[in-house]
Amino acid sequence: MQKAERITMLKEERFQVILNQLGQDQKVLLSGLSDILKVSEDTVRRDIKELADQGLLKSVRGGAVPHAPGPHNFKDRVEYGNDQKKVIANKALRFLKDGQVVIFDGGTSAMLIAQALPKDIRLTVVTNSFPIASILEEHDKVEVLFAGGRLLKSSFVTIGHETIQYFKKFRADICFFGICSIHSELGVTGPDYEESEVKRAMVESSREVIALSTIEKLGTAEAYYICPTNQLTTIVTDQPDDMSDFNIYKEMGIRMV
Amino acid sequence: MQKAERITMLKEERFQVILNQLGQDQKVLLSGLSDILKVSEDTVRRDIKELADQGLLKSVRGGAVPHAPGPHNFKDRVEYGNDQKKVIANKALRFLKDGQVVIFDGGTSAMLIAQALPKDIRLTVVTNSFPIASILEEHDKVEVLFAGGRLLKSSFVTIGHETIQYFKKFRADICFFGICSIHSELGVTGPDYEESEVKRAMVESSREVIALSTIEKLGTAEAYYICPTNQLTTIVTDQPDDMSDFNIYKEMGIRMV
DNA sequence: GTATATATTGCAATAATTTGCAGTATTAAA
DNA sequence: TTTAATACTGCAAATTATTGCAATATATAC
Repeated sequence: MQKAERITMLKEERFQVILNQLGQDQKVLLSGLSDILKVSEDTVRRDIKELADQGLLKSVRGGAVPHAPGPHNFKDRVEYGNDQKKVIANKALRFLKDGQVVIFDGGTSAMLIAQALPKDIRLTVVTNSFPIASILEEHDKVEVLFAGGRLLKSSFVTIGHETIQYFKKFRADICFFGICSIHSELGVTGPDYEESEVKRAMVESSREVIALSTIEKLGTAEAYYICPTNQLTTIVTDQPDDMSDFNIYKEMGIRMV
Repeated sequence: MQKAERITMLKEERFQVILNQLGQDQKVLLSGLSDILKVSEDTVRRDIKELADQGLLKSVRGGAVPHAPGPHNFKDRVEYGNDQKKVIANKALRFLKDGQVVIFDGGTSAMLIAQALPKDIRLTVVTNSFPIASILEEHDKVEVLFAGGRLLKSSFVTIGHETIQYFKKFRADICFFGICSIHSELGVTGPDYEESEVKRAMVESSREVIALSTIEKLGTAEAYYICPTNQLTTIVTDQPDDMSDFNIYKEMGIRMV
């Protein structure tokens, strides 16, 4: 510690820088951050560990990678791609019918669907997302079944073994699935291990699986496997459904919207 | 305090300056504020602590950063100002130690305890209450395990078989127990069937059971049985502990506070 | 008005946290 | 296996936080 310098940077500022950097590059290196922040690599390592404990990123050897898709501050994420996602959410709505049992995952796309739900629809909703449960408070005819588990404070969803077990008990009509990577051969994949595990359980408990995706996520893959692509029954995107890329999926019996 | 100078700056003025500065720079330093406000760093620190208690900012080492509220609003629904209950909540706090596993029930009393928790306490909290989970968002060292089940929208707690099963898996150190009726012979009872079932599971999973009660609930009973009175280890009330009524319970080995 | 209680503030001593560094263990790659 | 990089551990120095206390200011009662 150099008394002479007195560069006063709060730990929280470093956190902010790290998360920003991470949102921008999808990865950060200890060496790079140490350089930018003018602190030792040890300190960066400790910072990353702390952020990882909060579930805001994932610590890996030599640096860190994002824990959740897209931007990493929840508040930002809600607004991110809002219009685009709203379009998708409204398209997805038409698949819902009165009396169905529906699983919502914890992503922001599913939140937008929940927000777009008519106030008087009658549903049973199974979810692991606090925000979604909160949104559904005003829907008198919607029964909410909430999956228990360890609370991930960054996104306010529950994860872990308990959560998975909870979903496995159901046989839902529809599962709405936040934006993941979809690849015709590699299947549906996600960037986070635990979340992907939960999503797999959701898929396996649903008769119909509707994946919400943006065009740039189609044909890409990430680290953690969720399910084979042909387990999806519908893919909802914001693009017109006459694109050539879609044929691969259509041939697998998946409806494109 | 300099008598010669007589610069009388009210505490509220300092608060205003601090908050302005914070809004402008997204951070404030103790050193900087001490300089601007012409008061010692200790005073600034105390000011920041007070503002943090009001939730207007977040106190961090060396200064403060803006308070970032999450995407949920359960916290706001907490009814403030029940002084009687606040007194009880503060009395109950002293039983908590770092590292313990604690069960909180869904009542408002337990909520007040959660609110009174020091921000840096290290705990594992098991609960079925959304508001409590929400309150604990800011407690970085508190791990929240949430019990799944059917969501009761009126009070935002989960209930039912699943919830009970979840609690049964734990062996907690302490269970905090909202205000129920306590009768020396009829036991602890509650007004709602399902909630009482859940509470019974909570009690059975805890080594120590601390019941919060007001004096008028002692010696009364309600429709649904929860547990025998002697299963309680402590009863916390807002009354001085020398009342004759207390002896009945003391003789059962229950500590009265 | 005075006197007493209450709250605020600064100061000093002590406790806790943060940070960098050095040494050691562990991991990944050649 | 060997080698280089990364991670972990303990420790010391610097910084910050907490606590008790005394001095002063403010409020309240008399």
